[in-house]
Amino acid sequence: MATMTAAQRREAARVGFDAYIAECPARQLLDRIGDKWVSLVVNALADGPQRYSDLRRRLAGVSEKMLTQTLRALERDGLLTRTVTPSVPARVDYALTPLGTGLLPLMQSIKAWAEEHMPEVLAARESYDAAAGNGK
Amino acid sequence: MATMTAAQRREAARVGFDAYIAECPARQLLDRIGDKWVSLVVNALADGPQRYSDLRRRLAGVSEKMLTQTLRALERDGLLTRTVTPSVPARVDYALTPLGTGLLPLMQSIKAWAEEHMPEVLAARESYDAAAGNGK
DNA sequence: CTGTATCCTATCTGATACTG
DNA sequence: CAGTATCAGATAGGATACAG
Repeated sequence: MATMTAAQRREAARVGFDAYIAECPARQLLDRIGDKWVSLVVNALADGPQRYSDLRRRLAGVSEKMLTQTLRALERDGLLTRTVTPSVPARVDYALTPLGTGLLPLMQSIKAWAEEHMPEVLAARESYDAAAGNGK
Repeated sequence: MATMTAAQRREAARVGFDAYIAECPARQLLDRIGDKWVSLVVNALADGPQRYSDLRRRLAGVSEKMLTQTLRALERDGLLTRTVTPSVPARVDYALTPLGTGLLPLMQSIKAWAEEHMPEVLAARESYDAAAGNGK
């Protein structure tokens, strides 16, 4: 048959759009830097190389699992390097690559926009919630 | 007692840091624009006001639930307006507010960085995976 | 047309315990 | 010191059916 059911057409459109989203560079980037700990790790490393335990201390709330997972993801993406010094006890240093350093100006832009406009967003949120609260 | 156990100190540090993260404007912003559909909706509305069904068509893969949820969140944050025309059938238009429009340059910066550097990231990812694959 | 309600799965996140 | 392994709870995301 040359025709598809409506459900099939919708499904086909969804799959195609999902593929488009998966390839969209901007969304790939947002997926990465939107991760809870990524921006914090990158910022911590902006001050220079840090050891695993330094990072764990600076990001006081991170679990070992999430820290390791975040560092591995960033290493995989070429944003930072992992250097093992096989002394006893072992020592591992993490440092931003040039690619990772190149991310800093963008993070700065995001931070600047946030600091300038998030208060408005928060105010809007409060007034929206207040209105909804009155309705109930 | 003046002292806390190690576990208590860690817990206190974690709670304090979580509070800091929750207040950090940059992280709040990333949480918002990192949502899967937010950037797509904002971009779609950059071309001008759109109706609910227009958006659903343009974002082919979105479920009604996620589209509504995303639109409500953006409305709550003062980034877009929702205008109901109570005709039959009902008609609802969504449009960016000035605050929402102000987000566009930032989105553009993100897109620009992504298009310039994501190929490097993807290449790093492939070579990392290839190396890991050899090891197994 | 524009949603809301329900149910279900996948993923994310974290706590805990253990290892080289 | 720097992780890995495992388990459980929370949350996001989506399919489907129904309502105003």
